[in-house]
Amino acid sequence: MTENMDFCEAIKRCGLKNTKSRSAILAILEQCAQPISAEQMFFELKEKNISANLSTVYRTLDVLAEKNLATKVNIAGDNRTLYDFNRMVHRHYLVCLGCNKIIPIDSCPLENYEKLLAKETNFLISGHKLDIYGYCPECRKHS
Amino acid sequence: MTENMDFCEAIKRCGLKNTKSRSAILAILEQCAQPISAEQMFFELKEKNISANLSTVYRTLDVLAEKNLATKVNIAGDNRTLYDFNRMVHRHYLVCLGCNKIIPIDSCPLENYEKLLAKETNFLISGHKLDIYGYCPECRKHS
DNA sequence: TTGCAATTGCAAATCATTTGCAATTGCGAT
DNA sequence: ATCGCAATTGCAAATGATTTGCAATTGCAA
Repeated sequence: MTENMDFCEAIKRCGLKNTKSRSAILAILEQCAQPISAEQMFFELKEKNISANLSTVYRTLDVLAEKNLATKVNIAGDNRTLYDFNRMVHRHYLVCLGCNKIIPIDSCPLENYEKLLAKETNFLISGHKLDIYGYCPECRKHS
Repeated sequence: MTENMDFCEAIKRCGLKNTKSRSAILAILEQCAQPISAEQMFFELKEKNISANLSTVYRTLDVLAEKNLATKVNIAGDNRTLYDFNRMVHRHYLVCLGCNKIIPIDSCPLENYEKLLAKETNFLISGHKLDIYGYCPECRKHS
């Protein structure tokens, strides 16, 4: 509870009530090295003895995403939705096809391209989604 | 049947048996301006009086994707899988958030970036997925 | 034409996610 | 502090997309 103080603040600031599971979920998200699924979150909570119903976990992750405290991530070949703490940086993911590790990438190579495409197509571009797939150094060794 | 001759060929060439629904599905895919879902395909077939069971449609689209005659497409905010005829070009999609139109883009701005990223991360990069979101000219007018 | 593996249809199962509803809880106003 | 009420939760059941088991059918090589 004490270490979740800033998360309570963030939660309240966007008009949500602060509950034990909400601030815990946000704290867990923040500490995760990579995006996690609702079910993984459910087990993380259980381990911390702050367990919440799976529906609640879904509802919480959804509302956090809606309020831009979290982001939804969809990886090809995985039909689940993953959730990531929103660090307010435009972010892409490098996904290892061997061990399924997901590495966030902060740099984005597409800023100029978006402008070009907007001019070409007359679309109002609001964003893009880029994921890069491959094999990480460790997985390359084992094959 | 006659116009599907090339599709029969393509199907057999990859070790699959040619069936009425398979070549019809491949022909429909080829004629579609944009990726479609299994269910949409199911209705397309019904209209052509070549109806196949929905399971068969799923199985067929999957096997076509596996043999690289089709590609799977996942668009953010749509939990379904869409399927696109594989024109053997590296392709991205421009998605209109207003009318959900999906426009394929053949040019790719990422070739150099992939090489750079490979060097930086020591990943073996096998590909990427890029979709761009925005509002098309028509939808811009109405808002 | 025959034989058999590949394909299909059907119904039931599965998996992730959502929803209705009654019980509980956070928190602003008293 | 506590009251009141809307927001949140738990639970069980519904949903929607997709998959699967199995028996019947079909394509195609021999």
